[in-house]
Amino acid sequence: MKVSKAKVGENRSAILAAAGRLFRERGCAAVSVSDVMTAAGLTHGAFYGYFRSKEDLVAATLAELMNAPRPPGAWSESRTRYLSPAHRDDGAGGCPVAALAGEAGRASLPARKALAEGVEHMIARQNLDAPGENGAERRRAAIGRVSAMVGALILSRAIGDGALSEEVLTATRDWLEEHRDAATLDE
Amino acid sequence: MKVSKAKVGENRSAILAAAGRLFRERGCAAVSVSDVMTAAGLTHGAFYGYFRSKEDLVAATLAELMNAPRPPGAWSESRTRYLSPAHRDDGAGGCPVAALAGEAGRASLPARKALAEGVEHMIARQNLDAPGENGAERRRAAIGRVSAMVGALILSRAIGDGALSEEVLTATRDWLEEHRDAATLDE
DNA sequence: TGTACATCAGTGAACGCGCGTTCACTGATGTAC
DNA sequence: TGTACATCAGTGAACGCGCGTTCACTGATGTAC
Repeated sequence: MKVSKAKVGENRSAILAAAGRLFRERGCAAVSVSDVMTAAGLTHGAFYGYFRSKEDLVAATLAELMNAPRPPGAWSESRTRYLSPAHRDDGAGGCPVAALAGEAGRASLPARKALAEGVEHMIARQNLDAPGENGAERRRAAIGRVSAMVGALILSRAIGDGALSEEVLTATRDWLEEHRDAATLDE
Repeated sequence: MKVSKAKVGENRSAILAAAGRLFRERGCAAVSVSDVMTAAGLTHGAFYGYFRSKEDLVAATLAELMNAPRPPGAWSESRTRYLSPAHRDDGAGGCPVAALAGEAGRASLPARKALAEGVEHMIARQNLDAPGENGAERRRAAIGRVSAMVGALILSRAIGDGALSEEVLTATRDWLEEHRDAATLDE
């Protein structure tokens, strides 16, 4: 049964939104085309009217996630939120870079390009209050921060919910803030 | 055809070694039981004489990898080696924590326990030359370092081989060494 | 030490299953008059 | 504005495939005498 053109647009958005959540929650490889289409309120057969293949959907979903607006409130508060148990436990709605970097190395070139774009966005954001006397130093600090934030989130998720999982988050957050203060005082 | 007890021991080691390389290179989910057994020089049917299930193999392989001796030479050189393009391009022989943390969150409890043990080993090692005036401060710095190292390696692998991939490695390395020097001078 | 036989590690065919993908069909949409 | 029909998004059965796992069988091992 044919549907209206407006509905087609809604369906495409629903597919991408469902894929965005499921891929982040379980990983792209562990989510089937049927899983995504069912979550979007359709049947699997309709999938190939929207995307050429599952690989194509992965790349499109990554691009969509990386261009999505990030929650406001930069700097220290954003890092505290990023390194919180709540973010650790919300894979489906959390940072797509941390959720998908682990398997992106085995993904298609467009998917990797999209993830690289997401990393650049994170670096640009951490650059806003990065310490350093010039642009190169601040960018270096921003990259170090992003590495530590993504690494801590991935490690805390991998470990589970023991004491070490929370310690990785809080220690990394405190360590990052210590460095910010020290650098700020130097100026 | 039955084989000698000595050969059984060798075969078990060969299976774990093959799984250790393949799992790190492609991820546990993307490697089949047949892949592992073929790489170990056996046929897939023999697998269930050694392990109860693939999940069991994953947990045993993680435990084996995390207890394997790490290359010597601690401190600064070890971080430079860790954050090198050579290590980035050697997933099969590289750090098992960075290679498997991404999918460990979806793995069995024993597999996660093994990975947590590997993280503790990394923290203990980074503690050897960590800055700080007391044990708590040094442990915090060690955790921050481990987060940054693991995060940078995962990100550089995810991005591929563009300029950003190398920059993430070198910037994170320089940033970590800057902090070590600053703290050392303070003492 | 030599022989007879029970043990059991390894083989390869087979299973049920879910995957990504295709396709004939359906029926609401939206256009032409 | 109302009717007739071509278009095409969605459905659900079906495909070939590789997965994890099982099992009857094979034949070298290692024990009992």
